[in-house]
Parts: sequence; structure tokens; C-alpha cells
Amino acid sequence: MSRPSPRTDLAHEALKQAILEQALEPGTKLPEDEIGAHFGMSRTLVRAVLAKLQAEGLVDARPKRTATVAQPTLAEAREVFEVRRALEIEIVRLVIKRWKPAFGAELEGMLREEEAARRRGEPKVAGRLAGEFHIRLAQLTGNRLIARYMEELVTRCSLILAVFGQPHGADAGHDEHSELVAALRAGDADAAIAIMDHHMGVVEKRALAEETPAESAALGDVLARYAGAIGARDAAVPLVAAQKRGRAK
Amino acid sequence: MSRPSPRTDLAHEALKQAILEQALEPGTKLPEDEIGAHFGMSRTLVRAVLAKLQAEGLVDARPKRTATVAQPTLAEAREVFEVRRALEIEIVRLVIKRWKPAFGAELEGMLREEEAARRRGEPKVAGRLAGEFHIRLAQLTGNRLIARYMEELVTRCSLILAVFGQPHGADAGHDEHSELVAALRAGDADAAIAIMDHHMGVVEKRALAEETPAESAALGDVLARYAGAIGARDAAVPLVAAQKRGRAK
DNA sequence: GGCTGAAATCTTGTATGCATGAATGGTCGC
DNA sequence: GCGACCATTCATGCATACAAGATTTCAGCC
Repeated sequence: MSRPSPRTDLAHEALKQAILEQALEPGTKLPEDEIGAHFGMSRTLVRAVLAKLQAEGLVDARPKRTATVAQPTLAEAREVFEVRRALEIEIVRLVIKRWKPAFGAELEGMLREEEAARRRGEPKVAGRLAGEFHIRLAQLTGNRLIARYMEELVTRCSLILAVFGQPHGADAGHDEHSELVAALRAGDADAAIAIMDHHMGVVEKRALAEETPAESAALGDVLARYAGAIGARDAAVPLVAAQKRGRAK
Repeated sequence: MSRPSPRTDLAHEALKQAILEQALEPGTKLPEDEIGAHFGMSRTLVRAVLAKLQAEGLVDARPKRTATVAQPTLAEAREVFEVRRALEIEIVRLVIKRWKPAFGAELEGMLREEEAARRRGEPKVAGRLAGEFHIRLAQLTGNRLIARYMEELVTRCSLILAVFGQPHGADAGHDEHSELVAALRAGDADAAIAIMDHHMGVVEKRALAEETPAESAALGDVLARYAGAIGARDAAVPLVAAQKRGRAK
């Protein structure tokens, strides 16, 4: 197939980041032509990229319809968390089983970075690093397949958090990461599993237990910001306007 | 994307079956042209099919190289089983949690079919049905994602069994399926988990604890069957000859 | 006789074109 | 003034063409 063509990978990463940071809102249309023009590649390659993103759950694509940024449903979100929790627990077991002291150092290094980003007031960066912590943990099992699955799950969770979660929801229970590493170091499987299980519960609750739907919140924001400037709206926020149309459909 | 074009799906299913039944040996080249000609479709669609098969782990594809039927390594095989075991156990938990009496009837129906096939002396069919039992079980969790993962895992296990396993390895521990359903019906999570865990151990052992590498066994078969007809070999078994070349690389 | 190297051949990587099916905007009727 | 219908526009499904990179073959040489 078309593994690591630089252009293709670039487009894939760019779209992924844009989706996760909600620079592209859920429901935004992703026409092949336009993307191709932007990245300087033909629709053939764009299609491959979109297919991959669809497989990762970041893009919704139905036949004969323009692909859109995925809008995870609450049900899907729960499913993702359910699988993730199970796999995370297994990962903890496996990492302890194959533990090496160097792991502890590396993980703690990651935690320090994350903490630094948080203190710097960059919650998005901190959230991304938190995700990478979990992915790295999965890689430490030495099981490539489980790592691949976890990568997909963490990515989807990020989108879910962005869609459903409260602002700064990614901060949830980041202390537990430290506790987890301590338990791993100590080789205390039961404790580590309990921490991970609880951690997943916290993250899921923050992600899904929302009172205000993200949608209406965003709408409210927009209206508040543009109230009184009705005439200028189209010019001021063309992207958002386009997105609303795409989403409504 | 290109979801359910009938031709595409047909080709995908056909290749999948051919690979799992080892009508196409691991290492066999899969040139886009040839496949396209066979199924009456262009390389564009073949590419999509091959990409999907690659994602499922049934096809190896490196850039600029002809795709081949996957040759799982022992290490990969272990990884697959490791993930599968963890997920299967979680599936048992979830199915019990969401149990409905109708589930029992359906699962027992599947077991009867499987048993019938076995008695009819069709181990391949029985093996396929055994796989479908596990997939169905995953679907009964109501979690689509976990079902998708399990589908991939069962498929890959089938290939692994075909490559590494002894003949009839798929028969392994099929009684345990009945015991499992009984435990599920009874709502006995601990028992069901224990049975599933043990079952996975049995299947894995049968699949991987092989004394004779499948490769040399196959070679032996061929030689035995064609001994003395050296000159005629290329004509008699062109496919196999081609495969050997492809595999050696 | 086996090995090195280059031509010939086979395949894939990618772009593009045409046909077909959706989405949109405008108009007509109520 | 509002809603349904139709033409236009747009975007995708798929095939094909061409360029570039592998692979194989064959010849010449050590």
C-alpha cells in the first residue's frame, strides 16, 4: 500500500491535529478536492488519508457523501471508554510483568514535562502529553498490537473529550499518573490496577458527565461574541458559518 | 470513502477466505493488476481492498513492493493472543452484565451447528463456526468497537492457526464453549472468566506449541507428493513454485 | 562455472478524466 | 409568504494513463 509517503503522512497528521484541537469542528465537511489542493496532492491520495482517518474514528464517511469531521455520539463515547478501561488495566499488568527500572525514569520524565506544560498554562499541550503518557505505557508492554489499539483509543478519547468534555477536562486526575508510576515501580499490580481503574473512571466522568451540550455552548459563545454585529457575521466568521451548515444537513 | 461497493466487498471476502484457508499460502504475491483482472475491477479498488486486508493483518505490504499474503511471526502471534485473551475476558464480563435469556438460545444454536460440522468431518467449517461463536459473543456485549476488535483478532488467530497450528488445531477445547455458555446462563462471572481464560490458553498452546514448523512440513508434503516428477514440477504446481519464489525473496 | 552489471519487464505511485449521484438555489404553485 | 419541484452545480466512484522504482533476465567477465 502507500505507507510512508511524506505528503500523505503530513496531511494525515495535520488533519488529525486540526480535528483534535477542534480547529475543524465536528461536522465540518472535508471535500477531497479542497484538501488535495491545500496539501498539493491529488484526490487519490486524499482518499487514502480520509480512509485512514475514518478507520481511526476521526472522520465520518458515507458512500457518495462528503466526508466530515466525526461527531462521536454519547453511546460511541461510552463504548470507547469501556474498551479503553479494559485494555489499560491489561497494560498495567503487562508492564509490571516486564518492568525495567529504565521505564520508571522515562515515565517520570514525561510526567515532569506534562506538569511543566500545565504550569505554563498550556492545557492543550498538557492534555496531549497526558495522552502520550498512556500511549508510551502501552508501548512498554512490548506488544505492538496493544500499542496500536491504545493509540487509536487515546486519539478517539481526545476527540470525545474535545466534543463532550468541559474545558480543561483533560486535567482530570493527573496526579494519578504519578501514583501509577509509583505503584508500577513498586511492582504492586493490585494497587496499580486500582489506580488505573479509578483514573479511567475520573477521565470518563469528566468527559461524559456534561450538563451543557458542547454544541449549544459553542452556539451561545458565538452569539454572545457577535451579538449586534449581525450584518458582519458572514464576513467575520465564515468558517463557523460554513460548519453550521455542514453540521445541520 | 468507498464503503459497500458490492464488487469491492466480494473481492475482500474472497481474498480473506482464500488466505484463511491457505488456498493462498503466506508469502504469495498479490499483484494489483492480476487481482483486478480476476475480479473485474481496476487497481484503484484493488488497492483499497489490499489496504483493508493489510489493516486486518492478513496482508503484508511495503511501499513500492508487491503485497503478499501475511506471514505472521511467532512474536506477532503471541501478541495477538495476548490481546485477545484480555479482551475475551472483558467480553465475558460484559455479556454477563447485559445478559438476556435469548442470548443463551442463540449461542447454543451456534454450538450445535459447530458440533454438527465437526461430526460431518468438516473441521474447516467447524473451525470457522468456532470463530464466529467468539465474534457473536463480542457482539452480544452491545459494544460495537469491542466487536470490531474481536473480529480482527479472531481473523488473525485463524491465520495464525493455519500457519503454525497442527491440523485440526481448531478443534481444541470446543467442549469449553458449552461450559462457557452454561456459566454465562448461570450468571457466574468468575466461572465464565476462568473457563474463557483456560480456553484461550488451550487454543494458544495448540496454535503455537508446534514442534514441526509449518513451512518444512508443507515442503515435505510437496516433495512427497511430487517426488520423482522433478521435471514436471513447474507445470504441475506452478502456483506453489511461484509462491516459493515469492516467499524466498 | 559463478558472479557482476545493465537492459528489459513488471508493478506500483500518483494524477487526471469521465460518469453518476448528491446538494443547492431558484422558481412556481398554493 | 411558505413549501415543494426542478435545473444547475458540486463532489464522489471508478477507470485509466504515465512516470518511477523494483525485479528479473541475460550477457559479459573474472
